[in-house]
Amino acid sequence: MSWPRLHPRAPATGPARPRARRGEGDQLRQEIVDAAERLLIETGDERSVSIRAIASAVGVSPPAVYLHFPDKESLILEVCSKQFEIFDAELEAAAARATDPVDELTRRSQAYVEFGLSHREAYRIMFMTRPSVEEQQTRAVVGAGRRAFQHLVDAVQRGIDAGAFRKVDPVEAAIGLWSGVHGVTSLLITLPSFPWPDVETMIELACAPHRDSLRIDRSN
Amino acid sequence: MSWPRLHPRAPATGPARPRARRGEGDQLRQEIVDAAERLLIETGDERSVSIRAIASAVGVSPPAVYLHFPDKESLILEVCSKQFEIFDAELEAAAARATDPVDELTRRSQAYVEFGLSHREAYRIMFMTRPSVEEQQTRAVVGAGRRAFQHLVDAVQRGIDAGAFRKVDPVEAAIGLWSGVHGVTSLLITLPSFPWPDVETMIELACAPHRDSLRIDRSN
DNA sequence: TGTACATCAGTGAACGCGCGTTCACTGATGTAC
DNA sequence: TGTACATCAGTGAACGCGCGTTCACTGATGTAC
Repeated sequence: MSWPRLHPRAPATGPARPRARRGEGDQLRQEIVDAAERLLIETGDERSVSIRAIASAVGVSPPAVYLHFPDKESLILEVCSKQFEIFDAELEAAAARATDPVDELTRRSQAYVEFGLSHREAYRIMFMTRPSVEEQQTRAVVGAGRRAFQHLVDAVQRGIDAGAFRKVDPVEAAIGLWSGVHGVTSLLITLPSFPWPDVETMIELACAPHRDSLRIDRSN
Repeated sequence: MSWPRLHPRAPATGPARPRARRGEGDQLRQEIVDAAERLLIETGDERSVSIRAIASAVGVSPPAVYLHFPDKESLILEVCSKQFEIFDAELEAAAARATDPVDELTRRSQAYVEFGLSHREAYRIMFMTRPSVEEQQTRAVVGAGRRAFQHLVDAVQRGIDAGAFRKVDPVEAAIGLWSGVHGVTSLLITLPSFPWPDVETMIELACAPHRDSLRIDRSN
């Protein structure tokens, strides 16, 4: 198909890595996860995160990876887990800066889209990719994602309790908001050459109607 | 990685195909496109639409494909083009059944999500996949997609002209709506095991706020 | 009407690629005596 | 204090896979004379 050479002849080989001392083997494990994460972000392409590329980036031979992970899937799963933690943490941090329930939704939405745009390939794997076959193992990842979703549900509930939002079903309201921000994020990632307005406008276009429909101080 | 055998040992070989008569070679071209489309829908997985699988489904050897397409990308592009045509046609058909501008937006939204859910893998390629490298050739596909988008913009504009919608920027309103329905569609495709409400409710959650913010007969 | 020949619609075998993974090994490091 | 030995942290080479694509070919079909 003659893609424009995804895999350069000599994949950026890291420096030769000194062998770890006895008992310090676990150190390599962390280096592998970090390298996989870095490759994912730098290349912005899941396909270039191969066992061979990771090993080469760490400065180790491919089989060395198997000293710490049973297979590639487990490794990728661990990377995803970490990304979900970061995702959740960033949204919580943004929410913590809010001054009121409506403002919180705005800040959460902005943080969501910003995470997606600055971790494009991770976002792609997390929210735009065919679900992994190994449902069993995926639990941990799904868990982290569910936690982030629950935080949004809670935010809506707090708004209702504070009398700022109408008494809607908080789960349904959260799903509506999520659809909106996910829609914006994934369209921006997939179709970067479409003549979109700027990101802030995009977020407003997607979220303002949802916020307005939650607000108690309007039509009814 | 030991995926659960994506590619069966003996890929469903179609019946032996009689060689075309002289001058009727173009017939194979159509059969190839149809087979690719069928494979895409039946397997629901872009990865199983390989040149080999297509040829086998048609009942022909792999190199035969190259008598009609310069490379795989061109073939896939043609399949995508067709899918975009179908997509646009289905939305237009749904819109034609509408009774008023608000109803039209609802029907368009429903048709959009329904297309996505019944052509999951095609939708994935059309709206959830890294843009192809060959920008040049992609023009045709982008064209078909743009046409469908323009039809939505026009629908909003008609609503405004008819006095049913507020005087908003029709392009921005269309982008907001698109984000919403795309968000719902792609979340349903990517995370089928999430405890979503039923599809009709999902569509309403995503679209109702947008419709309400367009309606002229509310707060202001 | 018969036959040489160009052309069309393919085929079979192979190339080279990158991939995940396995297997037999090696050499430094620490420990038991 | 010295040395045999188990163990740890890796390495090098290879396997088999499916893929897109190329190349030299073949045999049926129609056409010119």
